[in-house]
Amino acid sequence: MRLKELRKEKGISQLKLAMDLSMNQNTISRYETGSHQADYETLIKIADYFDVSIDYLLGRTDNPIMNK
Amino acid sequence: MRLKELRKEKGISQLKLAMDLSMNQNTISRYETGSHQADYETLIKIADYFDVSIDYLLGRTDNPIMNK
DNA sequence: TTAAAATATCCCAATTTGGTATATTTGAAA
DNA sequence: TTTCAAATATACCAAATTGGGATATTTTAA
Repeated sequence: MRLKELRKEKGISQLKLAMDLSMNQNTISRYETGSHQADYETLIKIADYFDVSIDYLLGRTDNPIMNK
Repeated sequence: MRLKELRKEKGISQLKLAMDLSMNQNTISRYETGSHQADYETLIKIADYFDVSIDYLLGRTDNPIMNK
């Protein structure tokens, strides 16, 4: 997850992000450290929040040709 | 997950897909019915297999403007 | 119809998750 | 450079989720 990177770009704390997404700060931390994985719903919430694709969020950038 | 749809388009069974991805047929079934969620690694394996974005796979198509 | 193929579900142990609380780290002001 | 508050990470743990084997159910083609 490129979460930490995105969050830093936006210049916000884990706590602010957590509040904006109605989650806990430690949950954000866990996603950033990679110890836990967000479920799909949360994944989409995060992607929406940062206006990025889930592929980008998950670090799947090396895919030049994609059907859909 | 648009898994069932993609699989049907390709005209293969759950069992074949499962074998190709080194998984169990019932696991595929569960993803298709939505009772279980694939972890990120599996998600990427599936997207790679069908050559689609994860956003598409997860049904996130209504996103006209995306940064990344 | 019936038999095989395909798909879904039951049971259940193991893994994963997220909350609370707390520890650790970071950074900025004094 | 210390100090203190903000920021981040983690330990503990109960609850939820996961996936495997086995089996039930549904679909399909002959």
